Amino acid sequence: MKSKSSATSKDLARAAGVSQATVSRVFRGESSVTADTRERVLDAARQIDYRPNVLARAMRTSRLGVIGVVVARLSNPLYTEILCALNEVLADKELKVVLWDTEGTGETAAIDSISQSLVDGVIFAAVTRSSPVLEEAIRSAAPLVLINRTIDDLSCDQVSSDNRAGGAAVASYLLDHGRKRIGFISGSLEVSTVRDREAGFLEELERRGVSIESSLTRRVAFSHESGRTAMQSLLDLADPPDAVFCANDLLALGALDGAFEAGCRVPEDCWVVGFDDVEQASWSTLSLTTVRQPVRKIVEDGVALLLERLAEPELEPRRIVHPVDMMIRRSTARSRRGGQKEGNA
Amino acid sequence: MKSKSSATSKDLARAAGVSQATVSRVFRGESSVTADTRERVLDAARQIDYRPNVLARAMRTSRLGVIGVVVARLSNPLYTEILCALNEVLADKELKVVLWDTEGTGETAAIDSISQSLVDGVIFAAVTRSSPVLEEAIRSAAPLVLINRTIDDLSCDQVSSDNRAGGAAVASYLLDHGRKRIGFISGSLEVSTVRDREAGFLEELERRGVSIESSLTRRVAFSHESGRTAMQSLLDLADPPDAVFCANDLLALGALDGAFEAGCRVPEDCWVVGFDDVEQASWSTLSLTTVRQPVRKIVEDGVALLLERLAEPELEPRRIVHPVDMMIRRSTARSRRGGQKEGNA
DNA sequence: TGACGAAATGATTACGTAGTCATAAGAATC
DNA sequence: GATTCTTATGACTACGTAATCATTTCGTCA
Repeated sequence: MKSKSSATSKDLARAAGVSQATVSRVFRGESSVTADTRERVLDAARQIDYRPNVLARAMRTSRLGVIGVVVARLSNPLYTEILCALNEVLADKELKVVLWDTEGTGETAAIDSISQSLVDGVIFAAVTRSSPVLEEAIRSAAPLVLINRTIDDLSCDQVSSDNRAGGAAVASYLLDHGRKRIGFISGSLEVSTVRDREAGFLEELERRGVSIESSLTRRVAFSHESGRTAMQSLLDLADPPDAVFCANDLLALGALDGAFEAGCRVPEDCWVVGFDDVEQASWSTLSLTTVRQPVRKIVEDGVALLLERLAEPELEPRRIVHPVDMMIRRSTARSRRGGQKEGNA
Repeated sequence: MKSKSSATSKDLARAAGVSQATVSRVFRGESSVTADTRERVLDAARQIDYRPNVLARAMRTSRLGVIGVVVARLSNPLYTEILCALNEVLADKELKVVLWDTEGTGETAAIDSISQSLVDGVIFAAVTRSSPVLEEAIRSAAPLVLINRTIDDLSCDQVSSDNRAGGAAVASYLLDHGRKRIGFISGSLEVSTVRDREAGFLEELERRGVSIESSLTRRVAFSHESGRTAMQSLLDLADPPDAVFCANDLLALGALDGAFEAGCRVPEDCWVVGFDDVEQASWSTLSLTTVRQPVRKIVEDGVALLLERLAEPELEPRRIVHPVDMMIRRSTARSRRGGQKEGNA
């Protein structure tokens, strides 16, 4: 049964026999306080259960201890994993996380919240294009970091994987294993990851003298369902593909469903490759060959960059690109029922 | 190129030729302002790009426009879906969402944030037990709502599904279809949903004169991996089960993996039933029979209760229980390759 | 021993808003 | 036309902290 309204720094000052200023100094960890008085203040604080009022502090300092995160729809498990990693990374940093998605007006809401000091900074995991909102935010020195998706001509901290190399790796893997008719299920070109993966994939094919038929290409929205129907439409062709590369795992897992429903066996009749290595891809019932992104590292770097920028706003923008790894699984291996096989390439 | 520090109500007052108090009145939507002056203030506000400072407002009103959510690990897709629904429901209410998980010290952090007025209220989607923290929070009239998991002897708003009836429905479904040796993969009894599902399941079995062998029961942590290994240990038995009920879909999807790796065909050799109807359960490659919870409705009700309580703190605590639906899919149907069958029972 | 400088502390103000109280202007009553 | 009542508005203060400036204390050196 504590007091209804919590104690203020003034109360504590009275209780400890010091001034409010000193109380403030103690709780900001300023050095110019005697060990003796510091002790006295902290003792008294414990007694009357004082804790600094976060809102009042935020009004003075514009730091609320909250970090905003903008993701796409959470139905893409990649964003769940990003969020999960973010929670872990921020756990012992006394930072809270507010969440927006790009469905509504996540970007704008995030920028607004920065200018209102409702969040100390924002991590964008799913920017779509160089929007005016973002550019203005950058100009006003708002602390924000782009992870996963990037924007080339935007001058701010960005962390991503080497999507281009990943796309190229998939292309050579498929060609190395004798795939002839390669299909491609991709997403909106507004999205940088799609552009990069696609560019790397097509470049590598071209380099090796292979071109992809436009009839084997589908450009769809990011969802399990659209991956499913795109796959079915590819399999409906008179001359269907013997391998399909999907721009991410969400689409690829949908494609597995589409193949299954069409009676097409994976990998015997057609190979399927995804990108991201979300958790479900490793489930042995699905066992999807895919390109692994080091999500945890990306998030760690993103947070680190953001915190550095909060401490030092004038830093030069930095870019970090992480290498990726192919995870070979059953969706591209010679059939071996119930078997399990994983490895890097 | 806006001004670096945004305009204050005082600036606006000067610009509009009124007092700061009047500006405040306009932006709080108070009625005692002439249409004329209101117009003048709003016009001037548009000109100098004034917007109320949320932090300063929060310091006076203790309302920051933020709602906290406590979930379990996001690796359980149910919580992803809850979060997703929550985002949609709150989208046009000008409310932000901060996120905690129960891994760290989510509960405590959430309560702290309430007492600091950092959040207006909290929705607990994954309370574990009647913790002292919660009880004290309730006593101090903190606005909070329990959804999904509940606590019987805690006097606060709670929204859940009829987990007991769901468990019973699974039991009679399995018995009705001639299952003889029924296995059971369950979770911690600290969790109300587990307790209720288990109680309903066992009661119905008992009512029909069937008892479950303790050798066919596993109590494990909530993860795909533990579902997988639990399933394998059941299938390793000399006399393995012909059906396994899992306390949630996360475990059940893991069990599918375990069966697959053990060379056990589902449903030919063994049926598998889950609970929650997460999105993956409906993927045709997995096609898991399960009990559907009306997640969207639960979230809607939870938000509604919370908002009502914010407006009217002295309301009597209310409880809402939603009915559930069985979704019959391939994991319990007579084999029919590539087929699809869904329906209610 | 007196003066000087560094370190520690106190007094005071600012942050931007909401809400209280006082006052001015207008309408209504007689 | 004077009085009362209502409505609209302004002046002022509180919220709890951070930060600036002023003051005290104490050790040190000449």
